Amino acid sequence: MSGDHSHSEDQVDGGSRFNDSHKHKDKYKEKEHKHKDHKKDKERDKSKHGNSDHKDSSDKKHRDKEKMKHKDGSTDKYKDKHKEKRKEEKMKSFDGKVKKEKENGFASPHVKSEPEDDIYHSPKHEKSLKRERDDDNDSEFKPKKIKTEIKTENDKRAKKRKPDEVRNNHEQKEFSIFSNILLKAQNEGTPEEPGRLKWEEERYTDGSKWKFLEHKGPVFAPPYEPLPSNVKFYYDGKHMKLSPGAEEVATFFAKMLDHEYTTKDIFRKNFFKDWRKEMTAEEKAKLTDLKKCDFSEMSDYFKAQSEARKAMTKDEKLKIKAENERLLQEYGFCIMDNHKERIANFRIEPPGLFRGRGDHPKMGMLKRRIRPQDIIINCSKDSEHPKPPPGTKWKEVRHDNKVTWLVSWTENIQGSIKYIMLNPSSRIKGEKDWQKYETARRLKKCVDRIRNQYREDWKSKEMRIRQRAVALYFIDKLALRAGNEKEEGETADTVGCCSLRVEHIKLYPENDGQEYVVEFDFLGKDSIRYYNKVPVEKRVFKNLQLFMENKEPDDDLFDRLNTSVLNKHLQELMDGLTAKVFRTYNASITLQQQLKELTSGEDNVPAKILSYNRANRAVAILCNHQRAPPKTFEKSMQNLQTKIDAKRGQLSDAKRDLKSAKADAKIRRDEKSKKTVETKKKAVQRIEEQLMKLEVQATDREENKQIALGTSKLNYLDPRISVAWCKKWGIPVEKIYNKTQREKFAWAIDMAEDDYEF
DNA sequence: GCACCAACTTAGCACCACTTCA
DNA sequence: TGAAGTGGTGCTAAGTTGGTGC
Repeated sequence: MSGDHSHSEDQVDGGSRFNDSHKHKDKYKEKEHKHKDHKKDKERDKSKHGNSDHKDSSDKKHRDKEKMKHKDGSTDKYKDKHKEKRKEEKMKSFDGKVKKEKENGFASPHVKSEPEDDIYHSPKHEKSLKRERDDDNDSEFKPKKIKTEIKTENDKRAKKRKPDEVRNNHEQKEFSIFSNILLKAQNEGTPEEPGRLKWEEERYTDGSKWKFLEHKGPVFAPPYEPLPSNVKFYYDGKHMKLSPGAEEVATFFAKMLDHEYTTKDIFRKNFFKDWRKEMTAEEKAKLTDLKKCDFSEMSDYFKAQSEARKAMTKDEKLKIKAENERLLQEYGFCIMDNHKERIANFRIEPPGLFRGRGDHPKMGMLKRRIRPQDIIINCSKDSEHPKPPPGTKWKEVRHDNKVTWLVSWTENIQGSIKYIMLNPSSRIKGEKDWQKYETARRLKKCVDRIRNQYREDWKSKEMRIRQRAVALYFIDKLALRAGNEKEEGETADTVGCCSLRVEHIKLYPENDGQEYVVEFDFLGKDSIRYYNKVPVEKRVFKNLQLFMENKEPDDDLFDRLNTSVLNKHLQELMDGLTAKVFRTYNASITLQQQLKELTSGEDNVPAKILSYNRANRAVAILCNHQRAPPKTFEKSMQNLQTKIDAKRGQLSDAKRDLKSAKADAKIRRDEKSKKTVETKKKAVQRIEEQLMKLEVQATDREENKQIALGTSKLNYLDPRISVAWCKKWGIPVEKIYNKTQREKFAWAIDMAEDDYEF
């Protein structure tokens, strides 16, 4: 494949790829189970494929294969542990209860038992901030090492991160230009504090991200407001007054009552388990069955509140807006290296029920309230430190300038760290973004060499090298994600390239008139289904057959490969190269090619924008960026069609009028009738333009039904390509990027000329 | 070599404010 | 003017990457 390889050509089923993706998530699940249930059938299939493929393989090849299998040491070097785990799961599945869970599409969740007397007191105003429960006791995740000596830990952290890559002169110079542009853009947008405006154009070479950082800390979720006494909860048909703690958690469930989540067994089970932890002993004894709980009055109350909010007077709404603006001004900005920067998420996530995506084993668990004593503040020593709410303390205040975050805390569901960071429009984020695209541009220069290399590696004597080469081919050709290994039972069962299992692909020596077709069917990030049928090169096909030999459906396809091995290899091929860079590179290069192909100079502005959206769409399809069709989709399409029909009627009327005006003018031959003809002509033109706009809108909307353009636009497409395209064709950049996007890509808007090449 | 973890990017969904239209 | 529709935005889950320590 060369730089201009076309993905769309390779996608046999490209056109209909997304039509059924969402509604078929469940079907997919069913299918997965069928795979397991019909293992024997699959085995037969496999041997069938195997037979046909072995027709042309000699005994020598078989001997080579055997040799290859053992050359790199013992088998299943990398993935033994995970494989074993899956096997264990399989064994467990014979146990009735677990088996039932699996049938429901959930892997056996890893649930740790908790002390029953661990009661969570729901907070009430200031008092609420003092909880009896110890953090470390209520978490579901494994306890992490407790850091005691701040200074030592800071030193360690500083050591941990390598200084940013040293640039060559050209890059340093370009970076300087970049900084100036970003400064200019930011200074136009935000007024600087007098005396604070002091920009350093040079980047820190010691790995520091900043020298000065000052902020006001986070905004906490508002305290829980107990329900009014007329809003009642019923158990088994009888009214029951809940304790504040139990009531708060109950409201989380009530607020989600209309959502599909609350119908899912695992969600209900997790919720009920965590809810019970918040109950008093008396409540715990009484409330034993979620099915008997009636949250409907609570649910109605919240719906009424929501309606009331909508029905507020203009003044009331303005008041709220002003208060939000005040909070934004106070907490939404920081000073980083004496420059005022917007903070992305200055509000702490409120408590609620965890909404994992796909078949997440932890969905429904209680996300606990974050308090000041959970919060780590990061700022510079010489700054004015943020103050915790009265009567509280921060967990820690640290001064680590090797990181970019301002605030962090550990969440209780997965035990992962959450951060408050800067807005994408900030210098620090913009610079990182720019670097990302520069790395992708460097890949462009050496991608042919890398492709030749992995093609050579398909013939390697070593299994691990062949696997690496085939995986890389998929990452490059199909823009698959790297695919880290995941802990089973902790998250939804999703995969990427390196973690693909045998059950995720099917091989067809011949399919729909094409040779060597691979069918992919798996759940990727966010449990979005990836379905694609792709013809591949013969060697890839043969290798896949080899990788699948003697394996169970739930065995790893690439058992000698993981992301770490792959990225190490990529690093050797190009400095800074990782699997992710291929996605950025292929997305950006595809946009550039598609724009060249689709844009016609003769088109008017709406037609050109349609071309842009189509190019954007090609990338979104490549990256498998899907969305659920909007709930109002069918209706809004219908409305649009009605408008189009009406406009068509209007057009034929106008044309008829024009015709008769022309005939009239022919007879009369006076100035007045000539003018009438001109007016009618203009009317026809105007209506034609309006009709065209509507038709373009309808096409665009229809094509976008299940495809999300925003993700690729924001994360994968070098904005300079879009800016250059706008400049070249005289399209206002506002037509392509909204305000937020223009702020994020301010650097590109100023930097790119109409001749920019990715 | 591997598990673990921190730090960051990428991702889709839900809601709300703004716009459009009858 | 109010209802309907939609794009923008915030939210937060879910990835990737790379360093550390055993």
